[in-house]
Amino acid sequence: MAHKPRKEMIAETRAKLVSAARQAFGTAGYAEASMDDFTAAAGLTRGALYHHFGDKKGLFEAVIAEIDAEMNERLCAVSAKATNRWQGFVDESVAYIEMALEPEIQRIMLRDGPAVLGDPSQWPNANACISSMTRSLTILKEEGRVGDIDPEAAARLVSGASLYAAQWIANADDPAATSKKAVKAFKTLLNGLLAEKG
Amino acid sequence: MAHKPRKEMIAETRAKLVSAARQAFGTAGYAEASMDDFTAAAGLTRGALYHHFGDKKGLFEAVIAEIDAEMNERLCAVSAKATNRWQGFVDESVAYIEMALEPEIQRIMLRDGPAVLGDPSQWPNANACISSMTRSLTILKEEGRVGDIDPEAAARLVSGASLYAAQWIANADDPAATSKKAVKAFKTLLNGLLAEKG
DNA sequence: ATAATTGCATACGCTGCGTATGTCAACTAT
DNA sequence: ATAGTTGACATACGCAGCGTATGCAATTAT
Repeated sequence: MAHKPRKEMIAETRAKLVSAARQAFGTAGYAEASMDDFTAAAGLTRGALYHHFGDKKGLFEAVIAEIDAEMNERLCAVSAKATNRWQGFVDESVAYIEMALEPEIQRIMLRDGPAVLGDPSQWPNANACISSMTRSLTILKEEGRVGDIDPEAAARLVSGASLYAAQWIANADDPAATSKKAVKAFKTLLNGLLAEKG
Repeated sequence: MAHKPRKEMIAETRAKLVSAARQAFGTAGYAEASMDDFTAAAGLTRGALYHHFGDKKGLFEAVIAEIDAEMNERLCAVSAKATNRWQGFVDESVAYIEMALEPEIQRIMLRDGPAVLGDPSQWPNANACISSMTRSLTILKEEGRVGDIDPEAAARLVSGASLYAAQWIANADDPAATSKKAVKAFKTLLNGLLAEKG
């Protein structure tokens, strides 16, 4: 009776591994995170890891997919709250900068992720953020709110600027002041996308 | 007679190590580059590496400093050619995107660099590019050509957007077409910095 | 009940890094 | 000139971490 169904046990094991790995990757970093260590912290061994995820990179991908989904959800919530679509886009972009200040996101998504898995735009399970940004821009373009630019290109430029800015802010002597400067410059830059000066 | 002066031999050894490492880091990547392998390729051993650079990261920093210097030189040449300062800034930024398409720069400066050494804005010997961009923007601001934004913040946003765009372009199915879209969107974005719509 | 499958652990070998040590050539001083 | 010193690099060793091969026990299928 005390037996849980099999599927549940397996899902639990996977979740434990992802969680422990996320913790380790987020703090120590991918290269420095020892598989022996964090599997043990989850009460398991590397055997379980190789069984479920193939290798260290496989588990890393799972962690990334999880975080990406969370980020996307948060960003959607932000843009949904805005009064108009352009404002929603701006808010979303700024929120993106702010999320990039979180150490876990910075380390896993922005630093180790690209180094280990390559170009983020090629990640299979993690592009929800970019896609939703692109969608927003597509509509804004149709509405004539923004000029004649490729929405995906703009979305990528914006997210690139954001994450770079975030790194800079996070490591600055005075993050709060730096953040102000960055956000202001960022909004100014975004105005370039508008069809008419706002 | 056949003896070269000591200093020269040492400089040669260092140069050989940097060159071999640059080659290995640029193709295999930092983590996959075996110190035994690429020191051997230079006709040396790891002993020489540890003697001169302390560790693998130390050598990596030297490689980065070298590449950064080259990039800066190229960027200066571009902006020097322009007819006016704003145009020079735009050209420089676009040139930055184009440079980021080179596999070596992409791999070493944009991917492995940040992952291994952390935030690029904190690198000791490698910020020549950003500094010169910041200088250009400072002057443009004084001239009233661009609006009231923090020059360094803008420079970082721009370079972030550039390198992210470059990665995207380099991995696209049709790099040429993607590049066109990206550069157009990029120039549009830059217009946001202008005090008046150009 | 027995066979087959599967989830995970254990055991082994290999690679690659860092350090400690050794060695020989080149500069220095008398 | 020669003895001593420094410094440039090689060699040797130990250790951690990854991947694979193997083992085992519990579930599922027949």
